[in-house]
Amino acid sequence: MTPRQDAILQAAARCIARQGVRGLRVHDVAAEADVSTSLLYYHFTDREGLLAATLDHINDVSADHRLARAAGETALDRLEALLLGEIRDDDDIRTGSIAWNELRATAVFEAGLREPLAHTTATWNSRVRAALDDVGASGDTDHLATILTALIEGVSGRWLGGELSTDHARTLIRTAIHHLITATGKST
Amino acid sequence: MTPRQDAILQAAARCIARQGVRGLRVHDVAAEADVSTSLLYYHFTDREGLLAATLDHINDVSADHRLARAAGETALDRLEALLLGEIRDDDDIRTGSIAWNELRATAVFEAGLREPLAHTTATWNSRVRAALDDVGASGDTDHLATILTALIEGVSGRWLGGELSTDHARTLIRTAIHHLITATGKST
DNA sequence: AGCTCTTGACTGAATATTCAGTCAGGATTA
DNA sequence: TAATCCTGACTGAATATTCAGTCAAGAGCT
Repeated sequence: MTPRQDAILQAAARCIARQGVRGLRVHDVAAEADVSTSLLYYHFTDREGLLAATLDHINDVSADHRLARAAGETALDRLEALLLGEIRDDDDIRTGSIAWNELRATAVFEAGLREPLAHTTATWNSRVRAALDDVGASGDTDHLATILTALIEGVSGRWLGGELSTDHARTLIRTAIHHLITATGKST
Repeated sequence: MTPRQDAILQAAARCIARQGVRGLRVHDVAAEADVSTSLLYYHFTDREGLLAATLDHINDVSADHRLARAAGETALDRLEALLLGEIRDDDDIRTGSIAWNELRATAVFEAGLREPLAHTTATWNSRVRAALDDVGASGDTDHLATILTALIEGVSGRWLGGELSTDHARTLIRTAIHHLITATGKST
């Protein structure tokens, strides 16, 4: 992986965050990375190859990012930080969120993307699950973790589309957390 | 709305379910509807017009669909039916779900889609909110409704990508419902 | 050191492909 | 027959892809 290759992948990720997977133009990526179009073909064979490499890259970055941040006084603080970290007024976070959102949406149509995506999701889930165990959540924390991460993605979709403000989105997540870590009577 | 126009919109919806909004090719739609490409231009002016009409159509169908199904003995049954109706082993449901998912993902990049999308979402939300009130949910049912509908979308993304089975997805939704309609101590 | 030989990284220009959109006119119906 | 509905053949612009060739750096030889 030469520095140029890396620059290209980062440029491609930025382009995806700006135009989406389907709106990705190899010329734009080349311009963004300040290299010739041909170089992309030299390194990644064709548009599809570039796309695959970029999506892998996005996947990796998302995974790193989620595993990194975990600071907080109490266990609950850490759980909240872990989940709310995805939804913030910060260009990098937003860009990453858009890219992840695209990845998820694209996977519906391209089976090839599913495996790495599922893997990253599983890692994220287990991280959340551990945090849930830490706060002493009752119930099946495996299920709860999946619910929370899926909720993040659902809320993100609306946040990114401008349907929810950052504050509102974060409040929803917090509310959900508080409800979910509480035991349920389940008296139907 | 001539029969042909209707056929075109349905064909377009099928194409979207297969390739996504951004993968929609007017030629494909024409072929799927078994009419000439030109006819699409005759009726819908251009690709964008076709898209707008199709998305309206999908939007309408989704709305109808959500509002229709509400049967159930108890209030809780009705709430569950309202939410679980989106995730079922049924080709039509799945197709509609994919289209809706695409709509949501595309709106991140195309501001024009946001308004009708937000409107349909709001209608759905208030419907869910009413159902929550019926079951006597405690807390801010407005927030809870938004959380639940966002959760459906998040879970749908994974269900459509094959990451969750239909059963698993439905179980998660049910679990979330039971937790959310229960009062929270929120003793932090 | 100085001299080839080789290879990987890279480019600009040319070519191939894809796709939305047009148009002249043929069918069908009121 | 006049309006509406519809089609096949076509075009131009945007894009992906190819290719012949440059350049810098390292390996091996004398």
